[in-house]
Amino acid sequence: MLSGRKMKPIDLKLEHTIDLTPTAPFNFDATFHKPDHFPSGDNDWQPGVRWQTVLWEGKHLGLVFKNRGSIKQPKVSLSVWSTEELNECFLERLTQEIEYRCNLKFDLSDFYSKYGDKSKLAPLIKRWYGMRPANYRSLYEYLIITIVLQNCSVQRSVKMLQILFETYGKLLSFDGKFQYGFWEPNVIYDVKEQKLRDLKIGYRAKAIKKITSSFVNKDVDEFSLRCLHTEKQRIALLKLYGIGPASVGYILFDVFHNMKDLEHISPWEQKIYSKLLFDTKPDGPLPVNNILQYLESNYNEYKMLSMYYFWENIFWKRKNDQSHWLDNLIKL
DNA sequence: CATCAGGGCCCTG
DNA sequence: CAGGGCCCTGAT
Repeated sequence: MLSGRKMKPIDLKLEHTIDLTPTAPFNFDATFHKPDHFPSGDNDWQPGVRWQTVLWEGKHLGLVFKNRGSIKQPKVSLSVWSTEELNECFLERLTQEIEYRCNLKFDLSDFYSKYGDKSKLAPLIKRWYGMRPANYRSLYEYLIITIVLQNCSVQRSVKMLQILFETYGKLLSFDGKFQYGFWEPNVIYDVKEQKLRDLKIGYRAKAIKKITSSFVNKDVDEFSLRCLHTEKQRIALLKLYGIGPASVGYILFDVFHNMKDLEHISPWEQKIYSKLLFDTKPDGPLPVNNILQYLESNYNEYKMLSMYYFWENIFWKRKNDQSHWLDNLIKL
C-alpha cells in the first residue's frame, strides 16, 4: 500500500510562532482548504487548522496555521517547526513568501464592489466572503503537481505524488503529524529516466526530468517570473517540457495570482462550467467559446477569480453531499 | 480475460 | 492544425 515504504522521519522539534494579519474580510477555512485539490501527503486540514510542509531556503519546515480571528478581524497564528534555530531574517522572508503564496494581503474589495451584485455571483460571495485563492507550494512543486494530474484519474495522481514523496521527499514529524516535504530539484537531476518510470509514472518521467533540469540549470527562476507580465510568463512556462495550455492556466492563477485571464477550458471543465453557469445537462455542454464570451462580458477583469468562486462553492458542496452530480463529471 | 478511454502534451505529416 | 501515441489504471 501507499505507506508501505519505511522512511525514518526527521523530527522537527523547534517551534517558532508568528502572528499573521490577513486583509479583511478573510475566510480562514475556504482559504486554507481547497476541496478541489487531490489529497497529498504534504498537508492536512481540519476546521481552523492547516498543516503544511514547506522547503524554504534549503530547510525542511512544518507549518501549522491556526485561525485566531474572525472574518472581519482576521488573525492567524503560524507555527514554524524546524530542526534548528531560525533567525529573525529567515522568518521574515518566510512570512513574506507565505503571505505572497496564500494571497494573505490580497484586497478583495475591488472585486466585490465591481461584481458582487451580479446575480449568479452575489450569493457565492456572500457564502464565501473573504475566500481567496491560495497556493502553498513553490513553482517547481506546483509544476510537479500539474504533471501528475495529466491524463489520469484523481486516484492515480494521488498515488504518483505519494510514490515520488516516498522515493525522493523527506518524511517530517511535527505537531503530531507525519508529512512529506518536497525534494530539491537537484535530488532528481541525476536520476535516470528509467528509475522514475519504475515508479509507474509512465511517460511523465520525461517531463519531470526535463522540468527539473530547467530549474537546476537556472533556465527558470520563480522570483524573476513573478515580475513579468502574463504573456511573458505564459511563454516561459510553455517552454517547459510537458507543460501546455491546461497546466499554464492553473499556474497563472494559483502561482502567479492572475485573477483575470482564463483562456483554456478542457472538456471535463467545459461540462462543469456549462452546468454551473447555464444549468445544462452534462451531455449537452455549451461550446467553449460561448462560455468564454459569457465570462468575458460578465466578469471581464476578474474572469478567473469569479469562476473560482463558482468552482470552490461546488466542490465544498460535493464534500458535504453524498453522491453529488459533480461525482459523475470528475474522474475519481 | 481483453479492450479501451482518460483531470494533456508532444510530435509528426 | 488534426490526430496518433504515450504509461497506467479501473471500468466494461
